[in-house]
Amino acid sequence: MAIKRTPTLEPESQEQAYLQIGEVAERTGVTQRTLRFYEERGLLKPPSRLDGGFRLYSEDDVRRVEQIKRLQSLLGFTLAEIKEMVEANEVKMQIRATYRKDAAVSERRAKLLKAKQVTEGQLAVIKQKLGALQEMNGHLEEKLAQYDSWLEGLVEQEKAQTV
Amino acid sequence: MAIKRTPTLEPESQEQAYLQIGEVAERTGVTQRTLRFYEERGLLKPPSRLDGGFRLYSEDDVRRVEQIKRLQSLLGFTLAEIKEMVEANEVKMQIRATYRKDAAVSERRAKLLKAKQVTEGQLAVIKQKLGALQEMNGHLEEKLAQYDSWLEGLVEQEKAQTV
DNA sequence: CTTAACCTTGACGTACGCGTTAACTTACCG
DNA sequence: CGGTAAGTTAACGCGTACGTCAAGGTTAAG
Repeated sequence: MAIKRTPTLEPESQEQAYLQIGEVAERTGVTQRTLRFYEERGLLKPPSRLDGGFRLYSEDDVRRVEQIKRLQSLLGFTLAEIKEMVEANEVKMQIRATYRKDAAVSERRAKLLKAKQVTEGQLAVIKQKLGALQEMNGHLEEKLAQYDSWLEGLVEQEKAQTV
Repeated sequence: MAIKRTPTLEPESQEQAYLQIGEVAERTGVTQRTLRFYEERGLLKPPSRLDGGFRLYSEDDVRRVEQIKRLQSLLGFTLAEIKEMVEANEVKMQIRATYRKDAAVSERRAKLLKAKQVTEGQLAVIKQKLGALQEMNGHLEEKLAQYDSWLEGLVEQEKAQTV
């Protein structure tokens, strides 16, 4: 009986620890199906593959998956919206990589401007949600205070009854 | 040709302006289908009806629908979660109404405790989301600053090129 | 009484975000 | 070399949150 297959490859050179889909699924808490689905939808770039076809993910990919989960479950963004966001992030990376390359300056400026606009849009959405959440927070805390005072009142009544 | 039917009923006594489903849909921005769907799922209490069967909504119902929309689109809650919330709210109203009634004190306390627990759960969720949002807000503002500084850098390069 | 605007209850359709087999290949251990 | 754990694609299924007819009843105006 095979004990367990080695999840990390590259025995001696530890430049990058590549992970297979099962490991990524376990570490991120999503299923393998979800990872393949995200790839289909363009949320994850097609990962490198082992000769046999097995997917090999990087730590960056893991971080990306975690970000996707946060955006989705905590903030309620759709996968389409999240895709736009990660694409904007890609642009940023691209720019950072080719920043010193002597390409057309106007083109790089255009890309930067677009990335900036996308970010501004995201920021606007975030700020809106923040406002709504803070308002709700206030309301709920008021409610809690109400409940507590009512509960105290009931305790008083109970005392009066038993006496 | 009929011009338009009167949307509000009760010609002289203006105690409450009841609205038909079309009016509510228009004012809240949701479809009639959605309103009936919310009723089916228990998010809206079955409204009163006209003799013919037409639904008659109150202003309170309108406010509820708007709250549902906020919770859903801004915060990403599911209808099931929202249902719990509005039910907790119902309990609150109920308690407020029967507060002075000499019913079983222990029963009222149990209800209050349950409502309080639900509210605490909601608060926890809200605070988690608030934290995540604030973090994202910070990151995005950093990004924007980055973009701006990069753009300035590009302007410098452009000057150097043209000179 | 007619008619247009408005409403009713089904009932089927749809987009999203995956879950769940099925049928097969690949990788490692002994 | 064989067995088994892990991976692959393909395809159908499912719950949520409605959209979209279809077929008809109700209401108010003329």
